[in-house]
Amino acid sequence: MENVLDQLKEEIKIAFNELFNYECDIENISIDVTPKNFEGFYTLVIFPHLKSLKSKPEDAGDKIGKYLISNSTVVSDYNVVKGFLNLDLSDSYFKFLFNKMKKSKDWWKSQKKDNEVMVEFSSPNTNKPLHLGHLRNIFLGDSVSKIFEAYGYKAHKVQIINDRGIHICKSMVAWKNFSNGKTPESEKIKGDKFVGNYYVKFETENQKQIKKLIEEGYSEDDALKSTPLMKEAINLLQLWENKDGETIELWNKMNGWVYNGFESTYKSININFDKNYYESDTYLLGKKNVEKGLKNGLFYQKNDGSIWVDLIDEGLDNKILIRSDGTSVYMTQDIGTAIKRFEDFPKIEKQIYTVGNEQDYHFKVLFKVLKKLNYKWADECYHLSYGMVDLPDGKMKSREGKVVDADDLVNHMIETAKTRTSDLGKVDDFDIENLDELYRIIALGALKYFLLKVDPKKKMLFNPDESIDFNGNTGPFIQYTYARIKSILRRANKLEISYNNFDINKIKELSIHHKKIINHLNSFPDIIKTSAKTHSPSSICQYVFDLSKLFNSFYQHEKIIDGNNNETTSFKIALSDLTALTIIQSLELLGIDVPERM
RNA sequence: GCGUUAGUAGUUCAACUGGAUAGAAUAUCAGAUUUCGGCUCUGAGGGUUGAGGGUUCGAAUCCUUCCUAACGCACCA
Repeated sequence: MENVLDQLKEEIKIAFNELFNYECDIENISIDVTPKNFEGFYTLVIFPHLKSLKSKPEDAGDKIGKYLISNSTVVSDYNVVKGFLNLDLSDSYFKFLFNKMKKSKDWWKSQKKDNEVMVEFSSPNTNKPLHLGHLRNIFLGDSVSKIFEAYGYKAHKVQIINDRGIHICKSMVAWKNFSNGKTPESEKIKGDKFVGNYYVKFETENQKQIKKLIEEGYSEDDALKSTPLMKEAINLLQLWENKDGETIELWNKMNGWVYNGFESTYKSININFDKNYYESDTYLLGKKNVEKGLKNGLFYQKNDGSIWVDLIDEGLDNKILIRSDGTSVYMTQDIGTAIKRFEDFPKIEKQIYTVGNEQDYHFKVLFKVLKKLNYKWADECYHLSYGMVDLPDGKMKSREGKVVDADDLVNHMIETAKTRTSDLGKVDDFDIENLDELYRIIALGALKYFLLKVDPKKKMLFNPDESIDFNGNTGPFIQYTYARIKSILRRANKLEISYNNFDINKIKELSIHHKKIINHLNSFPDIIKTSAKTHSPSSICQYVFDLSKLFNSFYQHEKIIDGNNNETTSFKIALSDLTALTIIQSLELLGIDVPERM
């Protein structure tokens, strides 16, 4: 009974043979999960075997169904629709599953594997505060690493911080020119917002200077490079690369402000990393490898000194790896970072990059280059590419300032949770501290679920009105189902109804609700597996939502604490308990907490 | 121009990777329960899966030609 699918296939193989004298390989027998709108749990598709069966699909299905009822240990009933044989399974099978799940707390976890994975996510620029797009990225990466943990891997959560380059120099120039020594402390704003403001300041002031130059007769291209501000920024980058003391000091100070700001955002959404990588630490290693590759004839050098890779044979393009002035590009540091990570963690089997789909091409190139450099793990690098988050009134454009700020959004969600919850008046006896925690749990549950339920690779629409909806396919709906079960369990305990030790075999008949819930619970490990293989938390969302709906339907149709206090009562309570545990575990994979009451 | 990805109820998303009558949620309408928590449950309407052609027992899914959209094609990151 441990694996019904295999068992059913074996039994069907025998049925084919005995009824139709048809030898069929077990691999050719396909059994699917029966769709919701049909009766049964598993379905045999008969069409592929028609030629060998030499009879109409309906007749064959009928014969096999009859045969299975009398010969199978798990099939209790069947129905045939066209060429599909739907099988109902026996109570004893579901009782067996129930006992198995009840016995071990970790029944749903995969066996520990010796290998590890690394998941990179978030990876912000140090000149911009986090926004809605980052949130999708962060929740995805965080969830995927948790899913891999449940699947048996050790997962390292890391981020790469783009702490170097012309962008941060622009912020530094603006601060030097326009701040009069102001600091986040003196202005009482978050460090990332503070620095971000100077980046914007640079852009607006620089635009004015460009305009002025064009009026003085510069061409547009020349004007872009010739403004006093831009010249100062370029100069600062050179000073930085030459490790000029004063420049490095300012750079450290401003990055420090930004990191403090990020840290407080991460804290507010319950996110942490095992290790940070900094571009400034890895770009030199990248350069070294590119030069090594050049020496080995893997890359080529143009007359101006720039170094390129030719990927035309692989269906890609020529791509620059090092500029003619010897400075590195984005690709260079990514090469260095990848190598460094496999040095730091020799046991990682694969590396997952959570980065938006506008960089699909970049990662194709990166993996090919690593492969050329003869790193065999290059094949195990995976770009977890996700679609943009669109807003109802058009796209987010950070340059136009049309962004949804992460901190603002979280606060807005918390406010909404507060209004909704206090309207219901069920938690009036909570003290302030618990209330604040409750609002936070609900708000983050709504937000994370909303962003995770869509298949990562697809773009998604963020509708603020719908994201704060707490009905239907939402995080709070699932949290509510959990809280409601806990309420039942509290009552059971108060009434001293024991539900840990009872003999399930004394129950005469399981209802369809019981069977469906047990069957659904049992599929949890499979869902985790596909979720890990497809790098997609959305299947976990679908799973836990369906579980909640199944439970609510059960709850509505059957009274759980029914006054009988017999084996069936205990079983129904225990089934509720098991459902609650599975809801917790599923939501944990999504990074979502649950409240005991709400 | 070239390349990549996508296009599914009014709207937001599914569809176990080629299986049935394409499912949920939401909105709308009709009902149930007001007893363990009404953020619950049951039902109805709503679709030529962007369009055409092909492959086969069978296509939203694979191939092909169009149409539309996003992204990419920098000595930017």
